Amino acid sequence: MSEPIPLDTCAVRLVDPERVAAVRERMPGPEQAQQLARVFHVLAEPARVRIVTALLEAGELCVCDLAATVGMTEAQTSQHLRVLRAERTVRNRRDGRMVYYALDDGHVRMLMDVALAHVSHDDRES
Amino acid sequence: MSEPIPLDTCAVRLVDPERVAAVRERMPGPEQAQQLARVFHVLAEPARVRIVTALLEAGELCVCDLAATVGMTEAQTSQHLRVLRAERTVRNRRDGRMVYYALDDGHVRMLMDVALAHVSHDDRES
DNA sequence: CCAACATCTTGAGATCTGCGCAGATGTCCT
DNA sequence: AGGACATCTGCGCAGATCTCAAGATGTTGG
Repeated sequence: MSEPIPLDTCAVRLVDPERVAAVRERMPGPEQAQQLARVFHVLAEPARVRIVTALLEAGELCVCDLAATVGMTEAQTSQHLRVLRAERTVRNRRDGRMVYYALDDGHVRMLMDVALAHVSHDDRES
Repeated sequence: MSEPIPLDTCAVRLVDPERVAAVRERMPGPEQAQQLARVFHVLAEPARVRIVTALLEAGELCVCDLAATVGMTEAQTSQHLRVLRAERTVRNRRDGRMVYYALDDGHVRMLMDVALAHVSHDDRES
């Protein structure tokens, strides 16, 4: 404890201390990094990816249809939707006793597209 | 295996079975969802986000400079670099006893930009 | 060859998260 | 109001993984 990470003091040997300081200035701070990590963390689960991709196709679905689409129990789906809602990824609309979910953020589609392009590269060195 | 998720049998009531079937057809399958989740999982840690953003700024850094930049121990940095390398996110170049790391994929910058735009929105209705 | 250095790996401990089940909440139909 | 239905939440367990510390690996210089 005490001083886990001194910001200015560098006890270890550095090859290029100037560049380290410069990059440190320009890169996002710890708080912003944590926000970014949280965004990705929401999509870091296959179950939630399937929910999101299903909503990308369907536009809007109730929980029971969504559960059937992704092949999970409704309770499980609901729990993942809670996580997605916490990050403003989906929004919910109540109609009677049903609750319809849809994507709330246009960025999600871009994230999925970029990630899909990444995995579609598929340059596995055989 | 056995049969965790029956694809055709739907024991629960569905509101719109046709749409469920249609969305099921067009959405990515379980394997692709897992690949997508793995991509996001790599970036779902603040430590790795900081490593990646540091490399976005610096272009290339050795492990000790990288550790100093993100404020972690070298062992910890090395371990996260291993995860990043497993997903083809970074590449390493050995020069003597130093190992220099750089981003290997152009998609990462797009992912970071989109995620940054998402968190910068910050339209929390207070 | 041996010592010093940069990096990598391994193991134990702690934390987090998803899954499955049961019960709670809220809404509609009669 | 009472019952049925759709959805949500709480708890316990299993699995993954982050952190920390120490040793192992590989490379350079004398």
